[in-house]
Amino acid sequence: MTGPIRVLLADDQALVRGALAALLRLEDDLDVVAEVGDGTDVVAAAREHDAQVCLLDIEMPGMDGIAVAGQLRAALPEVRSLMVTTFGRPGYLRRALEAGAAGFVVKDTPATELADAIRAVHAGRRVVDPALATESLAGGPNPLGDRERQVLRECLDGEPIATIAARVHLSPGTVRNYVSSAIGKIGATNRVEAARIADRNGWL
Amino acid sequence: MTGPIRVLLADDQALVRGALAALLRLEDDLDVVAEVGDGTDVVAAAREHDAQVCLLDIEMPGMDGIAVAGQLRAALPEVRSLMVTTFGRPGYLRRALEAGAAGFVVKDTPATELADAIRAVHAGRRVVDPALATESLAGGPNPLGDRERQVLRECLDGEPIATIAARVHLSPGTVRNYVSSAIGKIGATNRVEAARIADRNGWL
DNA sequence: TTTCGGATGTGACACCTGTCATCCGGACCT
DNA sequence: AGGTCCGGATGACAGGTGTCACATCCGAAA
Repeated sequence: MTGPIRVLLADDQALVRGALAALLRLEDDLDVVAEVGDGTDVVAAAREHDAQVCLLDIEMPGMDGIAVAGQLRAALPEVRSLMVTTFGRPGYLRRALEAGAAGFVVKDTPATELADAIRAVHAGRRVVDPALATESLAGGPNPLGDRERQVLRECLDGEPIATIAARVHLSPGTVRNYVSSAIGKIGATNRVEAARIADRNGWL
Repeated sequence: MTGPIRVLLADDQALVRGALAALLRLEDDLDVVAEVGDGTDVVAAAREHDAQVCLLDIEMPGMDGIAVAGQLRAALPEVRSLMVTTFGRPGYLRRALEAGAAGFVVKDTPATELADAIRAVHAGRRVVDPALATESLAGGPNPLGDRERQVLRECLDGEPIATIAARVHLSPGTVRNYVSSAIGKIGATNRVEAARIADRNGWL
């Protein structure tokens, strides 16, 4: 039974979702069996349509693609996840692989290579943007602790510390301590600057 | 001479660019005559390939889609610009229309409607996401002055005021004045919060 | 049990930021 | 010249923020 590869497509933007579907339907050996726009629907849809490869956009509202990959590995281990993302953030790659993704492609790659990546992943190989892989190794692991991550995430939109403290259920002073520690580790001068750097590196 | 509509595609992400091309090639009455990944190349490519409709992504490095639309209107007035963007920011719509765009589509819209939008734009009609249009009217015009915009842009990544002042060639005190004024107009508590709100509304 | 270490909180201090009133120096008009 | 306007700068002040040392508490290791 070597029929076409059964592909599931997950992207929150309907336009690119449909466009990717059109692109993949040009390939004779690929079969787009499902398209979903919300990460929470992926596992159910993959089971229902018996997907073999899931194309997962990382940036999705609700459940992001990395979390989906983790769910997929737990629920349907034979399904292979291929991450597709706009941002080539080193931390993304690391977390995606830890979550069990079989491949990682940024949206800058030529359209012709996507089908090849799907075939490779389906064949059991790993597909990783080489430039991104080296950058991920060079960048080193995430230097932030759990609490520092949690606090920094809230710093992204620049709200005052009091607000953050309330949302995280911590004392304002404690929040400042975590922030200060994170700023030191990252080498920033601000909590906002620190938050943006951490975000760019996929540490949040 | 009513041949197929000659379409130019501009998007910095090669994957979605190719996918959109695949999607549009499914339509018999559309002809994708050029694909470019950089805003600066659009005008030349449009002239060379005699494009009739240009699909312009707004978020592009270098020259953004809105600036390209302005250039197109000046250089090739008969070419119609259809903006395609990830973010449905009210200010984007306003600026795009002011720059002479004939249509405005967000990437959330169903893929099937894109071809219709292209046909409508080519036929001389305007295409605008209705929900976005009302929001744009309700949000009112950009309340920021030129200088405030310029300073707020630099605030986005949270650098200290001294750095911003150096980059803008202004005194730190003056920068603080502009920032303060912008914060007041927007109703934020921070320059970073103000910058984020302004960015979300497309005021930058 | 005792000890240790991590997580959390507090207080003090210096510095950065946001607000405001004010001032200076051109441009422009009469 | 005089007058007005405006972009830019300055200085003072209050409050927020970053840094640091230290105090608690509690669970895990010894």
